[in-house]
Amino acid sequence: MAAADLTTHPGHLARRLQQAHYLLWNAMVSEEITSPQFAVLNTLVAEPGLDQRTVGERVGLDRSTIAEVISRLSRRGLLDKVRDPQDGRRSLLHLTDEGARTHRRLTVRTARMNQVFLAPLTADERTVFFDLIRRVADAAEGLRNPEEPLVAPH
Amino acid sequence: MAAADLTTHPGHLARRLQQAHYLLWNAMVSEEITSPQFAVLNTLVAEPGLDQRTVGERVGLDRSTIAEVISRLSRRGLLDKVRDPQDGRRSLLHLTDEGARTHRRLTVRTARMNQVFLAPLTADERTVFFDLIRRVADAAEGLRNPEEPLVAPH
DNA sequence: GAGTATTGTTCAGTGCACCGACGAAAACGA
DNA sequence: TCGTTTTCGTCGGTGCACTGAACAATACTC
Repeated sequence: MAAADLTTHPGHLARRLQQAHYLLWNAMVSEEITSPQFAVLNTLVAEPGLDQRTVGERVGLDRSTIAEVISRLSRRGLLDKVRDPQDGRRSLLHLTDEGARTHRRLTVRTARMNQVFLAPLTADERTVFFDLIRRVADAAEGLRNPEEPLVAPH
Repeated sequence: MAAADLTTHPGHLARRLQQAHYLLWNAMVSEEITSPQFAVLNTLVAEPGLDQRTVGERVGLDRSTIAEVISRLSRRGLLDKVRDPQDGRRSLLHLTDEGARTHRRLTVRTARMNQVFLAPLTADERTVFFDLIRRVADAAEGLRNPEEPLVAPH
């Protein structure tokens, strides 16, 4: 039986891409704050007071994962978590001063890292790169979260 | 402080892409065998008897991770692990019949899944997609594994 | 208003992915 | 040949990511 060529398997390429990014992040941005953690801080800068589930939706993490990420950020004093008095199910999230400061600091470094990461591509190619990845990811996410169920409910 | 636009952050896109793939894999290929596990099986079909470290290198996993993946595959009887009598440091790996059978079965499903995953792209776009991702990933891996050290040794 | 469904969070379990440190085996060098 | 260095595998620790189940609070419906 012939072995498959993994270099034409998008899943394998996606994993390698993500790992390469992980290494570069550690080297150039921060060893304390991870990329998903930064995504959470970034979301709360844009929309303070969001509940936990919505933050997870914004950054593309499921409920279990976002809970862990937030718990770590909260333990380190980068954000505050308060029960919504209007709806006792929700936890509302706000950055602390320290969290906002950290976000500011990392924003600069993140931009620098992205330059290095994308250095192999021309400006035009970067546009295409974003577009293609986004289209594939959006389509696959749509398969699992059908606005219109694939089979009409009976 | 303005929040960054994560849709132009390659790391964030890479993570989303990988997660989308993970979900599709579970739905269309297997809930037992993961994509990295398949990559290991695939490598051993092509090159039986490789040692553990080299397999990790082929599929892009570090020593700790490949050890865990192989331990799981071995526990499930999909591969055999034997100390190299020539070199007592190495573990040599071979697929079992069951492992080869599993690989054959999944190869078909994997191809089908890739079709669905890449459905949003035209044939030309798929070529570009592979090329761009590969170039970025290769370059970033090169940064950490410098053939020529970035700073000449003293 | 009481019973049922939905929603937000948490918990337990599995698996990937890294780092740094350790021990054993082999290769190298004086 | 005997020490030093390199290499392979393992172990412990941290963090991301999913599923499925449990629980509490709210919303819906009769």
